[in-house]
Amino acid sequence: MSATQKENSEATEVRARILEAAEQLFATHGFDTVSLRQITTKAGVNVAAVNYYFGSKAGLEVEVLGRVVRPINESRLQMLNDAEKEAGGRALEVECILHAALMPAIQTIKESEHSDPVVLKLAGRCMSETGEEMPVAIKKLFNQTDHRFCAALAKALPHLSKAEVFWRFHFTMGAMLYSLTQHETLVMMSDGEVTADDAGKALQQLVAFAAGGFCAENACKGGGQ
Amino acid sequence: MSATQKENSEATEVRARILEAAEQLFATHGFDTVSLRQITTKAGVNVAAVNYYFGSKAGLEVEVLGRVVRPINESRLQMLNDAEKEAGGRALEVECILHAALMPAIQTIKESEHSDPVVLKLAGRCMSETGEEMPVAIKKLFNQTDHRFCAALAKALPHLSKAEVFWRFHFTMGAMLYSLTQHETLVMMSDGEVTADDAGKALQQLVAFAAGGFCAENACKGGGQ
DNA sequence: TGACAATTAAAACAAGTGTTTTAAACGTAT
DNA sequence: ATACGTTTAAAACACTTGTTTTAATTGTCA
Repeated sequence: MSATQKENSEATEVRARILEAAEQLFATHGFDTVSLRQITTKAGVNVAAVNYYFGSKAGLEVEVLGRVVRPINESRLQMLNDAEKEAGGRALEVECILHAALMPAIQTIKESEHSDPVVLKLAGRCMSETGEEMPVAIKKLFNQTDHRFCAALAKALPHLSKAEVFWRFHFTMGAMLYSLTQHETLVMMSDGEVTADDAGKALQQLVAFAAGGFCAENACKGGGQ
Repeated sequence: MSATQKENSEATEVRARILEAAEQLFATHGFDTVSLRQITTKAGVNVAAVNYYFGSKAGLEVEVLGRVVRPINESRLQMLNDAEKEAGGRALEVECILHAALMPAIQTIKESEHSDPVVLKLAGRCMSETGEEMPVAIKKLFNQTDHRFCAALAKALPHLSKAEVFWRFHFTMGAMLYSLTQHETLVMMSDGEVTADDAGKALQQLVAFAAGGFCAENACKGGGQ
């Protein structure tokens, strides 16, 4: 009604509104597909505001991406550090490491359940995008985190070669990202055995699956030829 | 040189050239990113030829997608059928089922090794695209195949609930697609432990990992809370 | 050779892209 | 109230997108 004046108590500032709208649109439709007009229309601001606050569309993408990914990775590292501190010098249990690696991302979905289940799809999409269009800053953020987890896993599973640890951690990340971004595919495939609101169960299911995969014998056995 | 006339013995027809160029570009850069001009320039044909032969860009996408995905899924189903026929009525080994599910896709990469390792990225990307832009025809193609494999796995692992089988198969698909599309990420992450030409080892690594995951105990145990 | 269909080529189409420019409105401190 | 820097708004920017139109070319059969 009183649109002539802006109340700065309730009405979020333009910058924040752009970030929120962009986050939701990017998550559901991808970076390239969403246009600045879609974002600014949803946010109720002018098109030029994006370039004013973020320099370019790419700048907005990096900001949106970082806002979602950074706290998740920080949380993952902290959980791992805490567990290692508590264990003294001893190797951690595999399931404990995997829990730290997987929980923060999946938990974020559960927390944003009341709103759209949209937030985390972004983080998933962030790693499934093609190499060139992924900001380098974000990629390195994942890279150093991955190294820490692989080191912990190699310590817990000394009979595995380093290459095998990397392989299996890579598989685990793939399973996680796929279950984050493609949950509807699972719901549709399972014909009611898995429902849409079962996303919260993904964590325990995934930890159990990945732990089994890591504790399997060396790869030479099964494959033949 | 003698570009005035076309030799129809060596020079592939326009339609085929478009398909080939589109396949490579789609695989490396994604569907939305690649423009018709890029495709037709690479193919050395006129822009209008795409709409002439395929009706629209979407029509071209479906054709390219089907050409890659269909033979792979046929091969997967045939391997599963052959194995079940050989086993009579008995349940198959888990590793055998997984081998049938994973081999055709990964093998396609090895076969196209002399050319670009590009072909199969398409199939991977095909399932990691967002729901709405994925052709329904292709999705159903995967869906019925998935059902067959989940049924075989449920028979081999009767102590698992149906939901658990779906979950774990979903994880396996995620691991496969991620290793198909993001092999460079693994190479970079592993710092030389896994090299770029190790893509062929993915099959045995993946079968071993997924088999371990499927044979793990029920999910209730590990997750806590 | 002449006629008819299939194919290719060039050009224009309307619509949408990210970005920039220009000017107006705003809040704040002098 | 005046002036100043910040923020918003509208319009135009040059460019690319997928698609269509129109015309020229090709191949084939009568």
